[in-house]
Amino acid sequence: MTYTDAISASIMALADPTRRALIDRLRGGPLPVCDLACDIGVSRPAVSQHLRVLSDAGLLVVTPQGNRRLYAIAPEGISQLRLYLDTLWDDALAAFVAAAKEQALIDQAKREKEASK
Amino acid sequence: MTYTDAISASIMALADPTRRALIDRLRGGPLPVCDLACDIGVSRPAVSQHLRVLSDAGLLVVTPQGNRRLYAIAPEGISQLRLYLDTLWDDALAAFVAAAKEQALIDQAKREKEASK
DNA sequence: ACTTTAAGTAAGCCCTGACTTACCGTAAGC
DNA sequence: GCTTACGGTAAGTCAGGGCTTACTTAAAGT
Repeated sequence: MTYTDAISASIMALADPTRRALIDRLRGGPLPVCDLACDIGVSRPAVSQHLRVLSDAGLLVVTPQGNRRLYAIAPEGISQLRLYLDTLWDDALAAFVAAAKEQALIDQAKREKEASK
Repeated sequence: MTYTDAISASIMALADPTRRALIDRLRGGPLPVCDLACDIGVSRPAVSQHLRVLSDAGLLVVTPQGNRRLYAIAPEGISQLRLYLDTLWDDALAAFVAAAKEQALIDQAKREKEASK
């Protein structure tokens, strides 16, 4: 999986409200599937499918523990997304100040034109 | 729109590949709709709809300029998303080290039990 | 060994949303 | 004033994905 594919998968995984609810539920620490299914308002198979998507996106890690499977947030997955947003923010800010400067030049030219009348 | 709704809208807006392509295309600076439609491989109405979604999510700002409308990335929108991921990352890391410590305690107890046999 | 509990898989339904064509409003240029 | 380019809106189609029920696998307890 390439870098952009990983970002893509992460964002698409987080786009679903139920999956975000699962992620938020896991902020406190690892939990088994049944606990998650009880809190969230959907059936257990649905939770399994969502956990699958989140795991494939690298946002969760699973640690089998006897009969159960503990799901936990993978810090590296979140980190990758943060990196993507950081570069996006940098570019957006640079473009913003560039546009502001350009606008300032236009405004100045307009003022000079007015003054020369 | 509440804070979580704003986050939700932002993530769902970025989830679509076409919309991410539009955002990436705007990294360099503001562009009118027709330019975006030419580069991306979809019809102009489709681009309009995507730009609407991105604008509603607070990720884009529009500045009408004569006949055209220039779309640009809104740094504040990106910033909000970064904040969300930052808190998520903090929680994930805290949960991760807590789980590691807990596991260390379990391992230690097991070793002591083995030694006492 | 049998039951019970945890959890993933399969098949199917249905709704959301992305795209298209056709149409409408609006600002520039002649 | 009329045409032309830019761009948003409406209506309709269609595929993808989220949910459910039913089934299967596997580990623990008795």
